[in-house]
Amino acid sequence: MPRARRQYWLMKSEPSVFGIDDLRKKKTAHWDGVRNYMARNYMMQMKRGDRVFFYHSSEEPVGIAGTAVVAREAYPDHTSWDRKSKYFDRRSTRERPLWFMVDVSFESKFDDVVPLEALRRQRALKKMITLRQGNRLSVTPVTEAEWKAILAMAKR
DNA sequence: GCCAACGTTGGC
DNA sequence: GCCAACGTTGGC
Repeated sequence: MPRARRQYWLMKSEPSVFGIDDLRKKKTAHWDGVRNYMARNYMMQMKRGDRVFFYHSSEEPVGIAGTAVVAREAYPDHTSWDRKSKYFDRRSTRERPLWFMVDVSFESKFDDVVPLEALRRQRALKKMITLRQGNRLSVTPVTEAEWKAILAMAKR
């Protein structure tokens, strides 16, 4: 079956917890701890080979730090049934998992983080989901046009 | 550290 | 099924 058209995404993480440098070191990592239904549903749409912007939240400089590639499509997030994990959720079981994660592989780190404020100034990104007021979703789709516009802003 | 904006929970 | 209260996210 022919591959669906490539999709693009943005995933947020606090760099002090897990940042682009951590991903570069590990090469591939599972993206655990997503506990929001909309974000989960987006992850479940991800296909191997989809491209991902790695966004650093909460700490300066806030913005897009690099890119990653989806390496493994959605599978159960085991932290949801680990009682010791802060992501434990007793509604999720091995038989009926509630939460899912994907694996992503490091692709690139930008020379400088493309800052949020620069993203906001870009006309081409006016409609970008993650820039909408009050948006807190940690996983959002990105259009091809947005993907290209941001890559053009990044020094690599 | 503050707080606006949001998603979720739970009482009714 | 409504909606107030609560907890969390994340920019500042």
